[in-house]
Amino acid sequence: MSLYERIYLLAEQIPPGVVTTYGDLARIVGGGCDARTVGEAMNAIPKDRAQSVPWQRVINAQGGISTRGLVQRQLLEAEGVVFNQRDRTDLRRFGWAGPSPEWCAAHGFIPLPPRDDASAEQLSLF
DNA sequence: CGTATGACCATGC
DNA sequence: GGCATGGCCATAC
Repeated sequence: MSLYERIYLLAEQIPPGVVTTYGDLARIVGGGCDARTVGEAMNAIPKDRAQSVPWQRVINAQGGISTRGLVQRQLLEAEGVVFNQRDRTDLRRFGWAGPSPEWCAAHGFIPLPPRDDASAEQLSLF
């Protein structure tokens, strides 16, 4: 299984109405995978996976959209994700906690460390 | 194999 | 908060 396929398998676990970041997916994949690589993978989703990979739920660490145009934002808003006046979403509210530890263990992924209140407090976007 | 490229990110003004 | 840098790493040529 190629690296990109692992990234797609992981991205398919993101439920509707939440978002995650390139960097978080990279950390869950592990093995030196980094945020740019996840971005590359999202840019290269094969046709047969286009319907199963929720690429729109992957955004940057600032809570913003990295793609051009309005498509991604509109898809997210249709799922209930709210953006503020500076085109950012609150990752504390809409950020995905990652797959369950059981799922990670079953597929060889690394669970995302829980975000503590201290690190989550720095952004009061709303 | 070296080089360039990019849906990125942490850091330091 | 914005902006510039350097680092990161898989692909494509």
